[in-house]
Amino acid sequence: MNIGEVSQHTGLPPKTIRYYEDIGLVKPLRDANGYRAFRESEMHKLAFLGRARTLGFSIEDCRNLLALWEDKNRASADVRAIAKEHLAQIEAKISGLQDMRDTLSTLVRDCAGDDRPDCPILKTLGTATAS
Amino acid sequence: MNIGEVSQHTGLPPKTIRYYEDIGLVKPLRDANGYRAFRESEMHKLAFLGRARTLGFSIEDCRNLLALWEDKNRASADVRAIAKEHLAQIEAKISGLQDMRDTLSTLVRDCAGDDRPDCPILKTLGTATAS
DNA sequence: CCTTGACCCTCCAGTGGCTGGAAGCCCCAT
DNA sequence: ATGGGGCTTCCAGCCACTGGAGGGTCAAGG
Repeated sequence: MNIGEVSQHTGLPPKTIRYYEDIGLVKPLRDANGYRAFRESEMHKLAFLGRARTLGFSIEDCRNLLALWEDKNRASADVRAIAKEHLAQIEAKISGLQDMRDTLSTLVRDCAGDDRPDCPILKTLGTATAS
Repeated sequence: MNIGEVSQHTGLPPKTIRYYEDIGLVKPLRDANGYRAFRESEMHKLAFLGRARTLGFSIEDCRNLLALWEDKNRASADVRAIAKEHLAQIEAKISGLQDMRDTLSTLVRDCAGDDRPDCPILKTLGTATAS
């Protein structure tokens, strides 16, 4: 399978697939002309990676998850630990963003948004400690 | 004022302040010895930038907000437009993260997390379309 | 046989917003 | 004069790609 076909099946851009080879996540064979020749198993790995990335796992997490996926003797606890840690980080990020959103939406609500210069948004940024 | 003092007042690391000078957000004077000499107004700008960054505005947004802040004839509508756009992006990011969180928390909940290899997390990543 | 166009290759540079570290000057106290 | 802190510059690295240049390969149509 050429890279284009793999790209279509996995939804990953060719550039990304090449990058994943670069960093050692997949190791496709090569045809005589130098083209990458992906086996089925490689494509499944890439699909796996695509889904893990969609869930926000870092590349390093993906690398570990992939290794566990391939290890038939893995302990599900190891997988769960990675996912749990990642979940905690996502939750932290969400709550940080929610704080931003709350502050911002208040400011946007209170700003007239007309052609006058008076603006609570700038006033807050200029003086208060925006939390 | 030297960079260290400004750093303490604004909470921005010296490195960040130098970087902000690099990209033209502030233009401190220089002492005879080459040290940056910040005026009050510069420090206020940096404090403004710190707060805007805390609210998640991009550097480019910050640049524009700063210009509006300094423009006494600005229209608050311009400020509001930037903030509103940014708010929308934050909300999009939150909802994306919430989707991740929902999927992940289900998976984590359903995973035994013991020493057996059976694991719904890997199963999902390996086969389904993780949404 | 030649051309066209779609595919593929590698390599380099840039993104955003810093951050770390090296190498070196400046200033003050002991 | 020595030590320690602060300041300077410059270069490299982070993450996960992405864009683009410059070029090889392949199949179809004329």
